[in-house]
Amino acid sequence: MRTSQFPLNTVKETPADAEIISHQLMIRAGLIRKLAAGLYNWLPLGLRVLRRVETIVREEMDRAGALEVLMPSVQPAELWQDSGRWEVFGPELCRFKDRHQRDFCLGPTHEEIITDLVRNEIKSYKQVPVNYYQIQSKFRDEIRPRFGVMRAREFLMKDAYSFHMTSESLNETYEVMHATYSRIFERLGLEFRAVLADTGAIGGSLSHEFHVLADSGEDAIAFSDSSDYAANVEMAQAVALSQSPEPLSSLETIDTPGQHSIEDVSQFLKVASEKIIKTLMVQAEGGGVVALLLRGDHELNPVKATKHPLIAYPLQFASEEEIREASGAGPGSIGPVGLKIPVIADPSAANLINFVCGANHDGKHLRGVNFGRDLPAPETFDLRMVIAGDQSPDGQGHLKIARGIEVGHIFQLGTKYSEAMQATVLNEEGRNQVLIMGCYGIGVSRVVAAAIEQNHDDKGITWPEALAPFEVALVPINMATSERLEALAESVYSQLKAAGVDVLFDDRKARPGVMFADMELIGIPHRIVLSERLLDAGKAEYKGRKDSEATEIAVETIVPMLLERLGKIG
RNA sequence: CGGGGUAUAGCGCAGUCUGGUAGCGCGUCUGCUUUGGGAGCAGAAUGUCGGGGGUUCGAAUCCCUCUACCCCGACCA
Repeated sequence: MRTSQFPLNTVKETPADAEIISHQLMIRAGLIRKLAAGLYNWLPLGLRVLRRVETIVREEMDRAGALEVLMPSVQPAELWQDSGRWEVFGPELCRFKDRHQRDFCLGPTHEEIITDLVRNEIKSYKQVPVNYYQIQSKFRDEIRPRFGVMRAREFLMKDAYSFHMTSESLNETYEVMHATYSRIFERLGLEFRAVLADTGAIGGSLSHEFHVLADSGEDAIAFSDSSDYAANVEMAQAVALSQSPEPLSSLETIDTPGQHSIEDVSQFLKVASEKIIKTLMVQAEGGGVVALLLRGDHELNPVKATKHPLIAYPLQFASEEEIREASGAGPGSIGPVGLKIPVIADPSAANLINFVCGANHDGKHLRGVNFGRDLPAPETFDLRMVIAGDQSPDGQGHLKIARGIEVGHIFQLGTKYSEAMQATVLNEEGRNQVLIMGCYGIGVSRVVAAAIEQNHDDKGITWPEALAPFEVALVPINMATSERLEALAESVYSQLKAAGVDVLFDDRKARPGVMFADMELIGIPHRIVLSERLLDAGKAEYKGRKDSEATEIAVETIVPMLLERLGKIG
């Protein structure tokens, strides 16, 4: 491709509304343009990258035995009513009526459609397991789209749905998808982690998320420094910390006027926050409040907490009045001693000896408190966020916390949709049996943004080779004034093309600085510079996008050198 | 949906307080010069000042109203 025929649409200035680096660079490099909030046009350069992701995803899905289908974006309400999600799904589901006043929606996901397709097409156990996938636009009317295509309203997703007679068969396909996703992100050249995940609103039993590691990621993930344990922090199991034994001291009440936060109390009493118990009151399931105990240096994990049957979902903190009613004191002075409401303790808090807590009396705390002596031993339940340095739940090593961008998610769905929509087949006994489902998503357009978050420098994008819109930038300097330079550039260009190399030939009459800046901004991995000066010595110049220095190479070696670097020899 | 903010040329912004009829930088176009890191000189094009209504001799500027967009909170690939 020649730049004279492939306008680059690069911009120098950073757009005012782009917050994160990938969004800024996608606009500046001319990959996308905004149409409206959360809606983007993909320019030719951006589409080349998007297609590369798609191609790898498609190749690996095909290799894994999945079958590609294509389902519509516009979906009839009846199917959503069938599954029950027409009522359950919030305003994120974009609904509308057609000219006959029939209800439709724009598909945010395709469980209903695929389940309908399968219940009509698959009649016998002999036809399963099957795994159907598509690469298709989804629409979710996000409350607040942001970060460019990272959280767009319309986005490209690869979604797959598998159907099984047995949970063993589902497990098998789930493992294959897990491995396939790992291959996909490896081939894309991204640093990623597969983590245990919460199944959330989609439902089901087992679930993993695939995260591209990047500091700007919206999710926090915990992983062991010496095993392959990894989980979303929402899910990561906290190992109970024990306290080294010490003789029990006596219980005393101390005046702590105006000391409310853990930090205040810790400084005021000169006691480490690890030896203070933090008491939180939250709404109980079915009314009333429950007290939750955490060590002072630990934080409540709402996702874990609401799994306890006594705790209302979604988590809601008690009001100040409710706290006073239950304890007789304000929020900064409450503690578990003498409470008449249910008390649930995080195991690390339950292990404390001689701890400090609020006295249920404004302006007073208790010191030297011990479970079993001063109050009954509480029920324990994993309530806290893991923190860096915690022991890994598998017993191997310690946890590290990193930020990640969720680019893939796989679920074992079970029979949630197949049951509701009666997707059954005849089994070997000739009886109807409800199919068991799995589903597997990759945010194809989000992968592009995530890749940039992980691969950029101060000059622009530094694509992994698998994603780059072009493999090689061919940059002749002042070609218009030199016939022999033009002849060389044309010859190198046609040789590379003939060898199947995706080369962008910068044949603009631009100054060198402009060409360099553009090629670096759009992130082409390999650059060849040709100039009169170099040509006098029979040389050209090579620079990898991530190299700090350029190297001179003999003109005759340009093509073979590139073919070798690109792995296209032989 | 709640809270905060913005809307002026393709992009980034000033001008609004104090009303007098539109400006800067970048980009774009033309010509000449220049050519190894986003060039120089000369010239040119481009605006329903987000929409509607009002006040006024006169509105980007003041008032009312609508809309769009951005940022902060709960979801998700």
